[in-house]
Amino acid sequence: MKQWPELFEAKKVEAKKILPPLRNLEKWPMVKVRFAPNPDGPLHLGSAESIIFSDEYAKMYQGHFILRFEDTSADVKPPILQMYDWIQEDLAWLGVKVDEMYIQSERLAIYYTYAEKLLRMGAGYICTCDSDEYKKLYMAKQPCTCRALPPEEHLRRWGMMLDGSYKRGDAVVRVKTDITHPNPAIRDWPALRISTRTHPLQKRRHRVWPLYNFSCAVDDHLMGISHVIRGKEHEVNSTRQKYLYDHFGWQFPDVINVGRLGLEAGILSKSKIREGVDSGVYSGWDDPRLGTLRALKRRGLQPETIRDIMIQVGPKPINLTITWGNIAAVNKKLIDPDANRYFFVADPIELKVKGLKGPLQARLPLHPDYPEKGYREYTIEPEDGECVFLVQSKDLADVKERLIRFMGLVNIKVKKTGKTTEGEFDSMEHQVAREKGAAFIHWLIEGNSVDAEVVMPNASVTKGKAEKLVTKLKVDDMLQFERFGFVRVDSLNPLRFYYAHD
RNA sequence: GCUCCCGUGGUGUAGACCGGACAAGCAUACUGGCCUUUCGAGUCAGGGAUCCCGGGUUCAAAUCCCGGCGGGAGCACCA
Repeated sequence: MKQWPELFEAKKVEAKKILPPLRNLEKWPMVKVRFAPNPDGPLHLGSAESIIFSDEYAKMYQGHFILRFEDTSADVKPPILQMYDWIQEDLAWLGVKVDEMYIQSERLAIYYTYAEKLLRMGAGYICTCDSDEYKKLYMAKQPCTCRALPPEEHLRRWGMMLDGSYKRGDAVVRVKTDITHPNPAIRDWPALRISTRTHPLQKRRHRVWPLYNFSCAVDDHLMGISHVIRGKEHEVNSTRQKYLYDHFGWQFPDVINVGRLGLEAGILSKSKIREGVDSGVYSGWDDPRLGTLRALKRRGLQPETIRDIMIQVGPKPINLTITWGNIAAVNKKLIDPDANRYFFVADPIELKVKGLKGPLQARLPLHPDYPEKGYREYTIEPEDGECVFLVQSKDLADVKERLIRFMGLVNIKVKKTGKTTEGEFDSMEHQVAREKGAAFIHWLIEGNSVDAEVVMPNASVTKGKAEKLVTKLKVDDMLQFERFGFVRVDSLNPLRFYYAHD
């Protein structure tokens, strides 16, 4: 190693991955990216993908990250008031710097202006056909009769949409595209429609609402978005929006499609989560079974872990499934140096040990890799050579006559198991235990332990006893319960932890 | 049905656009050694892949072409 320091270095550095550079930078005054969620649920791991890429690029080019709430469909995806705040909290937790923020439902006047312009130009029209009838026509590549009507007529109809003459479903603004386009979804797509459901922010102030492709395209242009990073499922939307850009003569942003990110059998579907939360199947949006950022945070996942994983994956147009194992591995590396070690005895049983001599000293490092962090020290004073210990019932399940070692303390032979469990002093040295292949188990005594519970990934609760010392920790601290797993302090009173991973 | 994407060890993937040092990289899982105290951590080592199938191009194919099979996504008056 001394002779070849450079080899050693090379291995250490391990190539920190960075994102590929953006294209077409010269076409834009500055890099502007946006994240545009519907506030109908909190952020989840799937949303994190485009968020992290956008944020990384904004920082890389000293650009702007724009947060834009797309809350224009109260009928189908009703926004939840609380989510406007939660999403901002989630972004802050991820370490994202938001430079500009907009709420689409506050911008209807802008969309109206462009809708009128579109109609006046003859690039759009108001269709009053029955939607089923219309579908038959466009599937057959046939225009409907509304399409050929003069702009004056459409402006008249526009007024009727706004003043309430048309009812919901009676009329819709369409953008002229190519009625013979091979993909039916592209043909004269709808841009604005009538919606009368009360909006949580706007109440009943508006009755004509833009659809996604219209408001998104107008806003991307107005806000000067240079690069759009979005899920592959939006591919056809890019094609649709290009028609609108062409009508108005706007420059279309660079689109980077990223594949859908799945979490191993994890729950990332917003509608499913919402259903489960509403029905009480889940304890809330941060139920440990969910893939929401809030749930991951509660389980002790570090925001840096999410960022690292996304950068490793890179902005690629392929769908991929992240496994929990992978997430846990990255997180573990991150938290391990700071996670002190403690004992937690799950499902404890009493083990009476006989034949103990004198006071016993236990000196357990808070972190075996960093002795300078200090020790947990305990003195055990047997009465008449006897002392009762608390151990995990699971650890004694298959030991019968075998030797076990109480970590950092003593080796004992288990004599009786079952209703009353007893053991006998065997030896002191851990080498003896190692040689004889004894199980090393952790232990507690009544005097130095407190009741604690750990919420597991499947939302079940493991009850047990923990070292009293853990009551000195703070909420959000990460620690390792030896031979149990890494956990996060969720609450001190009652004493509760969330299980992160092994 | 139409459009698009993907098919590499148990699992998740890299490499494929620009064929050749790729008898295939990484992570995880697994197995074993080590660890003056975690056999659920850490550390080191190891086993494990005819690169979905068939054909073609080529001196040379995981990589290019054709066909097949398998999986996924999109196709709303949702975002």
